[in-house]
Amino acid sequence: MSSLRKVSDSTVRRLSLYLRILRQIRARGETTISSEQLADEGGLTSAQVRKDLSFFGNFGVRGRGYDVVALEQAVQSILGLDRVWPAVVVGAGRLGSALTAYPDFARQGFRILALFDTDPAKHGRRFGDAEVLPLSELESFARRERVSIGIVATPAAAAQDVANQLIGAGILGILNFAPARIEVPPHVSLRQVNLAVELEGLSFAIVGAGQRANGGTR
Amino acid sequence: MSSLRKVSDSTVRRLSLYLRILRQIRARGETTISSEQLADEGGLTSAQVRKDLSFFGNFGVRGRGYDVVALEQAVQSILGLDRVWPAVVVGAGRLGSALTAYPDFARQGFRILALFDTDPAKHGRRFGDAEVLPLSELESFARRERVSIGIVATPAAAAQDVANQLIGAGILGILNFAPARIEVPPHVSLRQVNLAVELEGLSFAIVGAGQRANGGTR
DNA sequence: ACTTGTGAACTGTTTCACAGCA
DNA sequence: TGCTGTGAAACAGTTCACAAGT
Repeated sequence: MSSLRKVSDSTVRRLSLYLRILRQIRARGETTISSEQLADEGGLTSAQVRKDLSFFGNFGVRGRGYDVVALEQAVQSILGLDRVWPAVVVGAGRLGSALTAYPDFARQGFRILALFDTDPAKHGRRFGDAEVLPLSELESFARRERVSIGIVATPAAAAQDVANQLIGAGILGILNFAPARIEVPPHVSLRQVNLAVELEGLSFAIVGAGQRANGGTR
Repeated sequence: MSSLRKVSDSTVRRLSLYLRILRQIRARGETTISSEQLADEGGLTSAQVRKDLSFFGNFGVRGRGYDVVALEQAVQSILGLDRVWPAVVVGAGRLGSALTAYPDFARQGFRILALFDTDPAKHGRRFGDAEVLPLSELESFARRERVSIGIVATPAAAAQDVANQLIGAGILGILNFAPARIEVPPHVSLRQVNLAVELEGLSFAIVGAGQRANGGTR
């Protein structure tokens, strides 16, 4: 079964991609798919697909390919999406409320139970099923509701403090959108997302592409 | 000067990180920083920092370190952040409007001129300086205003079509938040951001951490 | 005949360790 | 002496190519 050989971050990201593709394929009514087709849909190579999947088991049949439904199930389970993840969003600004309503989250079993914010003007507002509560209630709420995942969408200055409260409440993982590095103990999983980094990467690529087009050095 | 040796994506992402750290350091009034300090602040190694910077020039002084202001300037320029980037957001849903108002974007010179949406109920709404316009005006607006960057925050099904319109209008780069792969010609830079992938990566990490804690197979 | 699963080769990235310079 | 810049070594990730299974 699922061995714990270290799996690279890139492999995990591609698993998410495979899952999305498999769902589309299934919606089209296809029952079988080859690594070649899966690769084409995702803009990868077939060897990459086979290698990624082989970390977790032998899902294919030689000469035939992969069963779409079975592989979808398997990937879903590998990613831990075969369960409900109780989550909270901290920071009920534009980003926090957008994330709360992000349809793909609910679809994957991430259930956002509440938002938290310091601003009293926001308390009581609802986004979907979730209500905005005072930040002071974060820790007791998270503990009581056995929240597994905290999504941090606060200003940078508040991020570490919020993370500490989440950790104190026994959270298992944090998805941090605040543009600040936060420290967590080893038993807590952390993922940083920085939207500015993405845009800056794009700007770098554009500048580089311009230089290439004009005949830059090399 | 800036040679065009291929620089890895990870290096570019770290440059964004260095820039953020340098600004903090400058705000604290420090004038000089070593690769060691920079590494500590960013959770990296000093060799990594030096290697990254050495792709672009010799910014440091042996025995002394880097001048904070000069290095900040240099990194800013490498990333193409020493100019204004006219941008548009397509899709005026929660995510699109959150991105429009995202303070770090404006701070880096990304100027969002307008949003576009098919929904007539949204036309005329304003987010900051930007107004929501009909999607049908996207191409002419982008061409007329010489828009460089398009931020796509539409449903997956609309993403490629929107991208084509942006490309037709002479855009240079696309930041795609729609959970769909889009194709662009080689002269257009593309960056995909998929928020579900990030959460799924977190869920994978939590499941893996749990197995480790219970003594799963090595 | 077809397509997986996987060692081996290759390519890219990070870390090491030290020469060179202020 | 202190710290950068950088080849060389180590490590990680990807691609190749083919044996094995249906």
